[in-house]
Amino acid sequence: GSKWKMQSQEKITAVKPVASRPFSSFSSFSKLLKDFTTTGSTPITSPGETVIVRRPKATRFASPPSDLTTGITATTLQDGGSDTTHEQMVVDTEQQAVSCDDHQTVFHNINKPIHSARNRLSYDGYNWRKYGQKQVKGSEFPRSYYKCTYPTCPVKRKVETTLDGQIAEIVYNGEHNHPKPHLSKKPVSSTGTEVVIADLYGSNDAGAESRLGGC
DNA sequence: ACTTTTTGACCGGAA
DNA sequence: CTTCCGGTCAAAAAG
Repeated sequence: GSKWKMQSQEKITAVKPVASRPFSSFSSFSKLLKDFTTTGSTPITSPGETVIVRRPKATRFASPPSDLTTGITATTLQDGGSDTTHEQMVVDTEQQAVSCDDHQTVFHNINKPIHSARNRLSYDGYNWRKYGQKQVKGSEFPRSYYKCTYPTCPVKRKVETTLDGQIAEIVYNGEHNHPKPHLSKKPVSSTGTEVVIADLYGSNDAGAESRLGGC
């Protein structure tokens, strides 16, 4: 794990309870179930200590192995579509970038590249790490939160995707202070001669977002 | 052994 | 004050 908590000053959370779970030895749910049937013993033993667990951290049960994989959940889609008359706000098919003054860039209806990288969602040259997912009231689609994995890079982005994987909306926040990482695995290395590329990008500082008269 | 994803709890601002 | 809600944290799981 990394320590991305730099932006937020250490607060006072000197002690995050984060108590380890008493029974953290089972590897999977199925195994536990099997073990339970065979042995039937009760490994759960209360230590008796007065450890207050504020974050119980619900156990992540393994999802159903092979269930509704091809069923596609059927009824989840809206049936009548009569209620919730909020306008669909369908802009043109082309992607629209709306940049506002606050280092935010919003993309609507991004077309997913045909040859998807599969590894990272909507690959744009940077590496992103997902750190959250919520469901906002406005839309029924879940919103995912990503952060740039480059050290000290404050850029984050929010992505809303439909059930089909189509990207409904992307919101970038901040700007990268580092060049795009190279896609290749090991081009680096060579003896001596260190090539510093950062200078080329560091000189702009105020040139990246000065124009964009819109908004 | 490592990095990334998953996911409920936690936080803070707004109502 | 409480409640609501969007954003973030971090343990566990997954790759």
